[in-house]
Amino acid sequence: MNNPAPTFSPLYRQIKGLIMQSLVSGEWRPGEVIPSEMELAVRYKVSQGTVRKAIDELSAEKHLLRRQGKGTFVATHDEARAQFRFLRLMPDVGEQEWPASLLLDCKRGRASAEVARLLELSAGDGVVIIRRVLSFGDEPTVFEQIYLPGTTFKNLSAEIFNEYKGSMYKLFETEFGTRMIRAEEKIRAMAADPNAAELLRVPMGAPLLCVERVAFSYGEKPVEFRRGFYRTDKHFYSNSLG
Amino acid sequence: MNNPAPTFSPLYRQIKGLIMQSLVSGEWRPGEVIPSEMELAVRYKVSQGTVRKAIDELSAEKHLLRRQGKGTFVATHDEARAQFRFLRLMPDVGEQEWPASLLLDCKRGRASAEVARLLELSAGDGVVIIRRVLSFGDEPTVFEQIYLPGTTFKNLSAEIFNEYKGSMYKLFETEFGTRMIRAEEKIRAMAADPNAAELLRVPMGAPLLCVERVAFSYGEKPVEFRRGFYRTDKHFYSNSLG
DNA sequence: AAGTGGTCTAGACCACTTT
DNA sequence: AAGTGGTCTAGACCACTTC
Repeated sequence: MNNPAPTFSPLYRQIKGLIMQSLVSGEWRPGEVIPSEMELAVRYKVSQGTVRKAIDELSAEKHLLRRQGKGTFVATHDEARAQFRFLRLMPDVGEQEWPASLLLDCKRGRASAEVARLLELSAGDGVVIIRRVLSFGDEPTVFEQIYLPGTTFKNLSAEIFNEYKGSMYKLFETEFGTRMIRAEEKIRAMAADPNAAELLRVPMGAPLLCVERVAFSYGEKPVEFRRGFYRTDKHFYSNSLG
Repeated sequence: MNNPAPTFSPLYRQIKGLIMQSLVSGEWRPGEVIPSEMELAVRYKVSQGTVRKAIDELSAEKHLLRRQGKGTFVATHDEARAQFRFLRLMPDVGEQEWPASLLLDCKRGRASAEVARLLELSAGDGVVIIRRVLSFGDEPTVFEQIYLPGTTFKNLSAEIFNEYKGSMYKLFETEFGTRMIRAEEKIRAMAADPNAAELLRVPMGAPLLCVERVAFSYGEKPVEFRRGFYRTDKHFYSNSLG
């Protein structure tokens, strides 16, 4: 019950680690129910309250989702609230909406020094490069270039991409078993280059928001780098400081 | 002990509310210790575990700060980690540093329709308008204009401002009893106007980050609106999506 | 009715800080 | 040694969902 921890940390954190392992290993997959608190208490030989505290933290970190009376579920990018967790662009007027995506191309290439560093690869390793434009209504608003590790996304192709309906991270989750957990963004103001200007239908040199994002999966593993250029004449990037 | 709630919410949330009240009323001021869990349990006639859960939430929301062996303290803008909670500008290379502030002016005026709406005032109500430039080393990097409700910040003057060393929100907290809790930001890319261009030493039309912030105190009360223009040639706005 | 998570209690012991 | 928060347990009952 109260055996001295191998790593010196409270029991509920060790349980949290064990549950996390089962998430990473895929024993319980996104959207599925995990065993009840009582079952887990028996399995790990601790009290229900200790399992509870472990699940409390995992649920606060959005790895799990509790539903009273039904059970505890593995988080998914399905849920409505997850949809907009990684899309922070809001219209100046009106409700937030999901943009239409126009795929420009999806090809294989080699990682530049910068991309290799950000994705923790070696320079020259294979990567998938996606370029697309996101539009709200008729307005092209975001142009972005996405870099993915070639090994993880072996079979990704323009076809898969175009056939899939739903968010990109949902596709990564269901088709490639890679779940995005969190992301870091660097935001700058930049002048539109000829390419971005044409795609976004703005004059060359027009100010655009440049958003660079590195997304991480379990264990702080970087699995995506994207650089996007946002028009901000009818939208803004929304952020909460808490 | 288990009396049916007047408002239907769990006991620990009611306790949380009572503690919150004492924070807002100033019974316990920023930086001070609050009574121990046992004392609060007696005071509210509940078990220590219930008080604990209330404090857990308040501590997660950064209203309180627990220190094992010492007690539970009211959060302050003092702590090092609080310093950078509202300043998201990071240098491209090197460590994050605190900028020097140059006050341009600090005068009284009337709220425009926009400012009145954001601060929940009536158009024409008195406001304090502060303009300043923040610099890293020799580089002017941020130009911002800050609007504060005149009634709350009655005696704020350029003198007070210049004499105070420390963060602006710390000044608001200690001198005006107004503690910032959270803020909402809208971020856009904009071309520098002549005024900003001169102050930030960039060409007119250069792309700048425009950051509009409304900051809230207890009870979702808006107490500050600021519009800042950031140079992002040597810095970037850092954000975590979680 | 049975099973799930949610709340509440009471008591024990641990770890850290101060006296 | 005494006081604080931190962990763990065991048991009771509530609220929601499903059968």
